[in-house]
Amino acid sequence: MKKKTTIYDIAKRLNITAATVSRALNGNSKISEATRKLVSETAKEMNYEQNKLAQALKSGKSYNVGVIVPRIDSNFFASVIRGIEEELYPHGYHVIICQTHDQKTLETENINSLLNAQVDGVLMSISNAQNGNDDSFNALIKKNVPLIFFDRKKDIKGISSVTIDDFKGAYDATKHLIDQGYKRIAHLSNDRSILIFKNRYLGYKQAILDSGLEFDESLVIETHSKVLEGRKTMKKLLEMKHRPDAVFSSSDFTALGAIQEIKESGLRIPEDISVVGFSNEPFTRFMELSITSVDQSPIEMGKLAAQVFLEEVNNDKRVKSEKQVVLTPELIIRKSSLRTPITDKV
Amino acid sequence: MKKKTTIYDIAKRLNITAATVSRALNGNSKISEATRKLVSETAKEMNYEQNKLAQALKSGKSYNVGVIVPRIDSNFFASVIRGIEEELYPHGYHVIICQTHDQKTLETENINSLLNAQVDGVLMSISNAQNGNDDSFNALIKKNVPLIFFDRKKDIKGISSVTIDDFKGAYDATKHLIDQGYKRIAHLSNDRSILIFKNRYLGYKQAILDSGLEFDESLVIETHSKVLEGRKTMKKLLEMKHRPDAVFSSSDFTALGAIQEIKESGLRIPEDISVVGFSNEPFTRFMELSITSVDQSPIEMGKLAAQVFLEEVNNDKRVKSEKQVVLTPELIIRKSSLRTPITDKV
DNA sequence: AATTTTTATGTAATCGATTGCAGATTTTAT
DNA sequence: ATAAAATCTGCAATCGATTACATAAAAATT
Repeated sequence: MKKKTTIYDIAKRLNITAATVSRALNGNSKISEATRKLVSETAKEMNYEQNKLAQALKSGKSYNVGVIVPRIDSNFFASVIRGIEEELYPHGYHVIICQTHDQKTLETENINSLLNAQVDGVLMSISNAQNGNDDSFNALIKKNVPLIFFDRKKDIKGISSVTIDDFKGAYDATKHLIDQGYKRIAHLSNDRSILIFKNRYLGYKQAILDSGLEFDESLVIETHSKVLEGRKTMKKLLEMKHRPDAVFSSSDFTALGAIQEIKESGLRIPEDISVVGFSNEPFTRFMELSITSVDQSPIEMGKLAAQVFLEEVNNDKRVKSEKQVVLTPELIIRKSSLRTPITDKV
Repeated sequence: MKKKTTIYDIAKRLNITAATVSRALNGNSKISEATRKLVSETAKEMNYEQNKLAQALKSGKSYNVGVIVPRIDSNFFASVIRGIEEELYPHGYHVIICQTHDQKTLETENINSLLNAQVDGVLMSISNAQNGNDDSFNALIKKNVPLIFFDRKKDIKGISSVTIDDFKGAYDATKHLIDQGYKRIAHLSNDRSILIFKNRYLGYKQAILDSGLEFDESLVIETHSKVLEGRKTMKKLLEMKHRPDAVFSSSDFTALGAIQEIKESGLRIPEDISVVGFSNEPFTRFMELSITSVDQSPIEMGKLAAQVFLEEVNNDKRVKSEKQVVLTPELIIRKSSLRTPITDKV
């Protein structure tokens, strides 16, 4: 491996000091235009490249940020990450992506690894199954490493977050079903200790109450965001004495499972039962029977989270303020819930 | 931010030198059992954590590796990355993920950024649209930064790779279609300057030639791995005077598009036309009409790529050997290509 | 012309951990 | 008891870049 040229090499060549080279290269202090030019030309000539590690050690900044998500193979998270990258790259930051696979232990491990890797901040969406133990978050907070939640947040004093208005998303989706004439609307929920799922549940409930329909708690089932879980849960619902005629799912994946189960049972969608999902995953659009879903503008969410991070990291750490950004979701109506057939825009 | 404790702090407390502390902590040289114990206890007590940046500077290793993929929101790449992570984490490495979105410029930028971030190696799947310009790869090679290709590789002397036998995957898939009695099998190809697509094409062609069927080049169309592209291309095929009765697609996404187009045209799958994809993306299994596809064991691929990296990075750089690992693909037969209906295992 | 101000550069410490060499201490051998 | 060997620990340089402070040189001021 050819040795890299350092500022000392440049200094020696020009018979000046490394300090001067450093200053010239950073354009900072008062360096004569002549030497500045000379240095930068020589630097280019010698193929100089700044050693980020040395700089990181000196400045205490690694220019790495950690991003922790439950998983990356969902379009939603992949898109949020993309948004984060787009916003952070121009500022010289790199993104280290970690997956929790919804396991608290992995989440904790990830945080420790990132801390260990000297990241300048952590942007994350918490995993399910929070056991009330906030030790790992506290580790971040204690070290004063900026922490920003996106989508799946935890209410911690002083911690900023970027989320969507899940209540409204759920409310709109449910309202849409009611407007279509459905009367017995079930809800495939998820771990409601996670705020987003709690809010989706509350939005759903409120829409039903507001419409004058009867709210039936037995139509709410908690499950996991997996296709097969959706099937299983739907099966239970179909076996009820008085089965639902519509389903609002807090996840597109469970919605998909529900649809499979419904079709298998011989019922028609949306004539007999209607289904609405959440997240607007690409497959909801591509299915032959396209699925109505709630869009969460993930790229935007990522960008905003990144912006909040940049603000915090560049803050003169006088006042530490907490920022809560809330995006507005958009209901995308497709075949799976539309009784009056219209030309479906794919 | 509370200042972190360093080995100097520990040294001061114990009235010894930082050197001793360092050695004691690293368990390495000859340090008396007594001090070793004392040091590690004090370290724990003082909440000592090694500063990775300093270590990185000293050792010249960052313990970061870059992973470059066209995109992360496909199950295939996400899974490869997961395999890489699983293999690398236990060795203290972190993974920096970059996406090229199949743009050569982004690919080059990513490589430079990673180089700049002092990564210890780069594992990558090249983007489409290679313009024959290998400058960015050469930059890596010149700096002696280990480079390992997975899946989409480029033949460069001395560079290791982990791929699957795309020829065989395509051959098996096509053979399966022939065995099912299809006679006019089209192929949705992709940029054939990329080896995997070239090999899939060749496997397809060979299977047809071996079977004695006529090989018709007009049934091969080059497109992009996107659902909508699949639709467009399928449309063209269906408009042919003598339309195909089966399609082997080099991508699950184009296969999906093709299926949509076929259904819209009123033809039945697999009775009238059959479709086979490539990659075994989860949706191929979840579709109501499940799609036959070729599994590439992505997690395994990721692990192997990581292992090759570890070997190279730990190599005493005497002999630089090139390693070509080739995995065997597996054809997963589902409804979209099975004329004799059987119970489909979902 | 002498003094002050400005400008440009050098000196040396610093970030935190590692390591070759040397010196000190203990153990073993003669 | 003395020399030789083995064991442990300290000294100081090193990785590469940054920066407060000092100083030299040039420009401006009186």
